[in-house]
Amino acid sequence: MPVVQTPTPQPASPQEDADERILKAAGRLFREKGFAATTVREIAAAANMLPGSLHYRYASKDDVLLALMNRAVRRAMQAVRFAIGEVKDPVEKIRLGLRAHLELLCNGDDSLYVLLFDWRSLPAGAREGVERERAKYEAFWDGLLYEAHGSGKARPILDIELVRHFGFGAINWVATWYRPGGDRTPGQIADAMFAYLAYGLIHEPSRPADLDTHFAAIMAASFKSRS
Amino acid sequence: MPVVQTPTPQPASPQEDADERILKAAGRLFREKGFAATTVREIAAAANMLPGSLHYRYASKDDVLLALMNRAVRRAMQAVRFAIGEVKDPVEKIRLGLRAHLELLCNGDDSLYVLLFDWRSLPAGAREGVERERAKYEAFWDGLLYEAHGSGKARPILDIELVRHFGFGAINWVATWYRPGGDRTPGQIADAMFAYLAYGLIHEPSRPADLDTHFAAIMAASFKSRS
DNA sequence: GATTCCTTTGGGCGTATGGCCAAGACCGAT
DNA sequence: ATCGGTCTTGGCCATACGCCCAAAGGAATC
Repeated sequence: MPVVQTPTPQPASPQEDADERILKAAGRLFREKGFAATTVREIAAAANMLPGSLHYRYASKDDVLLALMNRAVRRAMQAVRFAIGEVKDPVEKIRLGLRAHLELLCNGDDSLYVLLFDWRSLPAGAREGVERERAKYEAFWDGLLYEAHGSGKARPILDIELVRHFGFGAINWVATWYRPGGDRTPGQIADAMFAYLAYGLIHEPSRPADLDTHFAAIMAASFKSRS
Repeated sequence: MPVVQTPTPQPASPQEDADERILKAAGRLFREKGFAATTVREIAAAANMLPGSLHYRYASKDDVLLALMNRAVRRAMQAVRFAIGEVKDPVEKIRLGLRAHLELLCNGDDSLYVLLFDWRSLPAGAREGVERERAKYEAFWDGLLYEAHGSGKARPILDIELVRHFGFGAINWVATWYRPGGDRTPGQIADAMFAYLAYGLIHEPSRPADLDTHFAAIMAASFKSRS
């Protein structure tokens, strides 16, 4: 089972380095304490600069949040696309996509968490733009689900939007209880969730006894090789 | 299919009325804008009193949040217990419990939402007490799942804690996309989620063809009679 | 009608916040 | 060496926040 990795960590120019430090610090603080409870002075200090320097790059605290959220959507889309790669099996695509999404959420930077859990802090004016990008990501997932559904392996009765909502819910919620030192890696958690949900969705009338075999195989493989 | 309702709306004494107004207003505002972005002046105004009066009942803003969260756990536990009532079938218990939880989250007061999504705002000192009560609620659910698992209808390989996490995730996440005027009621959504997840969990080797029948029956019944 | 206790009032205090800016440092290009 | 633009500095300002309180109000009891 291949390890999912993030694509192309690009080198940092000096100014991108400062921007990067700001977003990284802001992401960590927003995730820990929430947007409103974090001060620009804290962000600046964590990014090793003075408040004025931060203001030079981002005119307002809202702009930092906006940039962070836009980056989150971009990275999520990138990570999932990269993880799927050239895989053809539509069901396997979903499993790999889930892993990538969850690994980004748990081990990647904090922007995705902030996007998901600090949504209310985004000022009404800026919401529209992020919403549009986020909708693209969701549409991308709907495409994966639609493809899997069309492959004939899924239940005939399927509300794809509802399935996506449930799937996102289960997987995003992991961020609220996952602790890095635990005995399950994000990859294992994602596989387990896939197995639980999939074998409620997948319909194989011709070989009913195999259901448990498939299920057990995914679980066993995932829990044997850590990652 | 019986409509799930909230138990015993108790009458209000004059002072309880003031407390109630505060918590109700605070719940709405915390849910809309988050704890940190809400001012005590706003809460007081929404509760039709002056800031000083609010301070008389709750010494600090944190205390309001604490009271709100404790109430949320209490109400959730109460609602689920009441919904289950005297039902014996362990699987049906779970379906009814899910409905009750989701209806409280979507149609009830906002305290449950705040408990779930403003967790970070709770000051470290107060966290322990709420955590303990919340753990009881989770343990209660684990009991339901354990019972259902022990009934022999579930897959032999089952990590109950993981299943609870996934279930809570899917159901709690509904609060982020549900809109009251939509074409699905919370009850329907809960039933759909139950059906999707259950028929990945339930193992009935003796009658594989019935799987879809059961699944379709739940979905059809839920979507026919609104609520 | 007087006393007591609970509740509300309206305002005020100290503080920390988000945003801003004039002056200077840095650095590659000329 | 000098210039021009980019970036940083350290401090400032108006605001709005959480919290507090002395005094007044109101209701029930004796």
